[in-house]
Amino acid sequence: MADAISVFRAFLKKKGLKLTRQREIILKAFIGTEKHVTTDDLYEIVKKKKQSIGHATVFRTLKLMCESDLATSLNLDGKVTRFEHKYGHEQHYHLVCTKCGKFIEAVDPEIERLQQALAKRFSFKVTSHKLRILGLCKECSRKKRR
Amino acid sequence: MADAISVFRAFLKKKGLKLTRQREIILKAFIGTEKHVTTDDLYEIVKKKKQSIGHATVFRTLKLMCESDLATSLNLDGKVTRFEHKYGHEQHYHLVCTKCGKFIEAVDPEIERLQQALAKRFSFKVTSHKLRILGLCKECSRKKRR
DNA sequence: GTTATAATTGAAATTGAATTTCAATATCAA
DNA sequence: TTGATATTGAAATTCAATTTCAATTATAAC
Repeated sequence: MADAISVFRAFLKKKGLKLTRQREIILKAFIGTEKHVTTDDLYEIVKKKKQSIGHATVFRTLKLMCESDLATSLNLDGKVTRFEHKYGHEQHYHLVCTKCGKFIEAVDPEIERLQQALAKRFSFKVTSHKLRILGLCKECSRKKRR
Repeated sequence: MADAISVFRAFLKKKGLKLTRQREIILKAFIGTEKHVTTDDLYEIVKKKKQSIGHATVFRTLKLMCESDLATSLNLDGKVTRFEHKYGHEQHYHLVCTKCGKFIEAVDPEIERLQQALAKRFSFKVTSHKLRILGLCKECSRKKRR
């Protein structure tokens, strides 16, 4: 947590920005939840800490957190953008059930390695990736389909 | 092409829908381009064939094409949705340059295999996946960054 | 401290792609 | 032919994402 804050502070400083009271509250709220929040979700959480914070600030701070690699955005349902922790977390994939919407997070060093190798073939310098595997989760694939 | 049309026709029939003149024009226009089109792109193409076709019909037909696995949607820039062929095409990945926007399509049977294996561990039944690798293309990684 | 400069904020407005509505047509089955 | 249903295109709507703007606050220079 303290770590994430100093990363953010360093990032802001480099950009000539300040770690304001609002930004700190928003960052802490984000770090404090393991959920994959939407801007609105985070806004609601933050609101409890400090009534006066607005949507715009949450939105903008989330954007800064992505730029600083503390957070990353993802889109599980094709509608709203969600955010998840990136700092201190391995790159992972989402296995998303197209029926019930549940998702599983998974990691595989071998897949990572192959992705790097693939990119190398194209002299492509990887910074990140987004892998979403779509299908049916255990429960939903058991159930008879209608 | 003829193939894709019969796939679409069969799909529509199963759903109690018809292969109308408009839908056929739209499908053919889509099949006829190798570009990753937006609904607007396709609308413009289709317009040349038949003036009177509207955005809504293109949008709805594209949706049907996705349902029938002739097409699949993708989002390269985080803004507009684009559509690419799926029927008769291997699952592939997109290496997207975050600087110039160019993208490369790539395939890797080994990555495919590992994804399947990964899913199996969770008893997850894969129907498709979307893998986007973000980074810098050959040209952009050469250039000095500002 | 005072003043100039720049960053920050929250409310509200705007944007723009995606989607739906609706009335008019067209199509099919009996 | 007639009734039921699907289809269409224009326009309207939705809604998340983003920007605007005037007010406020922090920072730096003096």
